[in-house]
Amino acid sequence: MNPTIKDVAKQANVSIATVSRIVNGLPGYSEDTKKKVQEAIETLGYQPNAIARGLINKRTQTIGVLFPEVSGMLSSEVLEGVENAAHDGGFSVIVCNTTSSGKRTVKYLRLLQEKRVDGIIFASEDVKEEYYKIFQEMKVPVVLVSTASSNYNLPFVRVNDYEGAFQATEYLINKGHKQIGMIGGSKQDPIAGVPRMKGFEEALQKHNLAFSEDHVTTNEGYRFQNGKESLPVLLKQLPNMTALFAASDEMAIGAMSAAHQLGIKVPEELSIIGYDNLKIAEMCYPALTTVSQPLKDMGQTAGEILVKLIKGEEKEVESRYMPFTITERQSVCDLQDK
Amino acid sequence: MNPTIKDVAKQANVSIATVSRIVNGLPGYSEDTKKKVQEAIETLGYQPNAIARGLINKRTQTIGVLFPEVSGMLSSEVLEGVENAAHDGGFSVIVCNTTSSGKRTVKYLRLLQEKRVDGIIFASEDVKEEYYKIFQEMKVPVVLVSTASSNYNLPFVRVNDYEGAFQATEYLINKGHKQIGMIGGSKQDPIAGVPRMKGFEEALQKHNLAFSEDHVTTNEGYRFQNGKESLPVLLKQLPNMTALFAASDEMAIGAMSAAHQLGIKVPEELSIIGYDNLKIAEMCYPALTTVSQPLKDMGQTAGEILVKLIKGEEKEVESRYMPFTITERQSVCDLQDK
DNA sequence: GCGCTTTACGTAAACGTTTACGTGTTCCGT
DNA sequence: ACGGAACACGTAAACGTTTACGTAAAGCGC
Repeated sequence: MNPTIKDVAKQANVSIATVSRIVNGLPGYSEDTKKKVQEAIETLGYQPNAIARGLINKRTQTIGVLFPEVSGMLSSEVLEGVENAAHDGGFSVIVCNTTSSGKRTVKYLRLLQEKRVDGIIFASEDVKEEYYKIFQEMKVPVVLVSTASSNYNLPFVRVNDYEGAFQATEYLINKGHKQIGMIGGSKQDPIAGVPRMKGFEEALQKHNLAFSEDHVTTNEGYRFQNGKESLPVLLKQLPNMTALFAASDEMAIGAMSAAHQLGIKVPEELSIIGYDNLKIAEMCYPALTTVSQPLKDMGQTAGEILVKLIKGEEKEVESRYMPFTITERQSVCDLQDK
Repeated sequence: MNPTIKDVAKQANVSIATVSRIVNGLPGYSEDTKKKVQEAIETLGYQPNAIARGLINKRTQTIGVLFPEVSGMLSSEVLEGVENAAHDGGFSVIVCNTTSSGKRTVKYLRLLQEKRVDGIIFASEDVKEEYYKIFQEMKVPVVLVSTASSNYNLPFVRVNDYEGAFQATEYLINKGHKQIGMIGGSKQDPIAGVPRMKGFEEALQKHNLAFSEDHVTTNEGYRFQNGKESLPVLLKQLPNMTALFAASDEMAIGAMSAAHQLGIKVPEELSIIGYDNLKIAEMCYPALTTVSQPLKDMGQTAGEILVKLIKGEEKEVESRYMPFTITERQSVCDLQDK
């Protein structure tokens, strides 16, 4: 097998304790022996065994991240940020793909518990009591990213969805639009669903524009297909709509695709603003104007907070609202220009 | 801390060996004691410590995956497949984001070595000697996904790029196109670059169509921007081009975006076929006809092979060419119809 | 030169498992 | 009734580290 610290000790004629001290940069040895030991390490190609270390230190230098659909473009951008921060902090990341069914989440949490991860990043799914219990059992820090928890006091990193939706809507209003629809998520979704709809509604009200149930469609998910199917129904509900706000980029692009098929010109006849700023937002045609979430930054920040929490540098639960911006591209037109 | 096997043993009035046997389903205990022990486990909420297990078993039940840009849409789909297969086989996956610089790759490999992962999935980057040496040191199985290695005999899972490019080109030819261009990758890239260009060239030659240097542009990367910038130069080189083959979906969509801006209608004036079948391929407008790689399947298959290799069920190096298909959408028009 | 601190190590326990081996009891065949 | 196999456990070593503690030598002030 791989050489152990014992082999190095023998090779260098010292005790394993000395080798350990040298490897870990602790005081207690002469320059001479340091050189001897380093040579031994070199010739043997010794690599410390992180497993044995973890056993005694009770630290695995590993964190777990739980994402629904790892392959989603949103998750994967966040993941990249997390991975960055983790490795900078000396941690590896184990990814778990939770899909949406809760059963798998519990299974994964148990697994992470057995593997003794030092912390957890939890994304997008609502924190159920069952999960929270396990978090407590595990006694490791948890940080939520692009989610929040209504019931439990866990640190989160996300943008203010209400504000984002509000400003997106106001953006359309400022462009002169008066008949504005929304392709929304689920009313059962307390994180991405409700706040965005509320932001939309209140922006309309603030500007004294009509609002009714007919101004929004709700959807199970936030995918392309949802948006594509929503456009026709929204058009039926709101025939003279000139602009719409979609609660996700995927839905926005789905709506755009449907518009193309219906022969509706974007943005000339219908303006569309999305939410997220995924990479596809700038790839579609016309490029999508959207509420830009700093996804990678959010992942990075969440990772950094988690690392701090693990290292005990930060005691307080520190949540963070990340700034969003509206990225202007070509999918919204200014009615005043006409 | 968490209860240990010792606590369970004490609680149930048996030895730790007995507990271990029961937990692991080994023979050597009565039904009575089994019940006692299980109750003790239940009341204490005992979870075996995978770290201690790993130390003695020399098995961590963990694999490492090395991807360039985790957030790339290609990588993330593959990742999902790998993750699936790994968890089904009882393994966790540690993700490492290698970017493209090699230095980071070595650092990650060392890390995975210290963490004693049981196997490695390596993607997209060419296998340098330096990496191969570490693989050997580690003595763990490695499988390549959507890469191959010219110099070393490592199992891989990928599609036949030459064939894919050949058929994509033939597809355009069969639609009546005679002036066909290609937006290619790098000539230095032996995996995705050269074979796809060669496939393109030989398809033209087989059908007695003109081919010259001017029929293709080369690019550093395979991104949207590369494609977008390539279209104008390709048009200059090949003014009466009616169709083009892009070596990646991102480039194809970049080209499509450039075409829109130049007022060139897709597919009426310019047909475009891509390569990969990313999720965006069906989201853009017009939806992209493309060579469809079964990305998730490839990840899944790679994961399954790795697991088999780790479990020792498979001794032989088993590589796999995955089937590709051409997914027809709306970005290519049939000249004969006109 | 005596006692003191400091330095440079070595010894051994501990982390939480698995497992080879040992031991006492039961049970069966003859 | 006796030898031995089968069973149900327990004991202890091992995995590769870290670290508290011990100790011998060196250095230093007086």
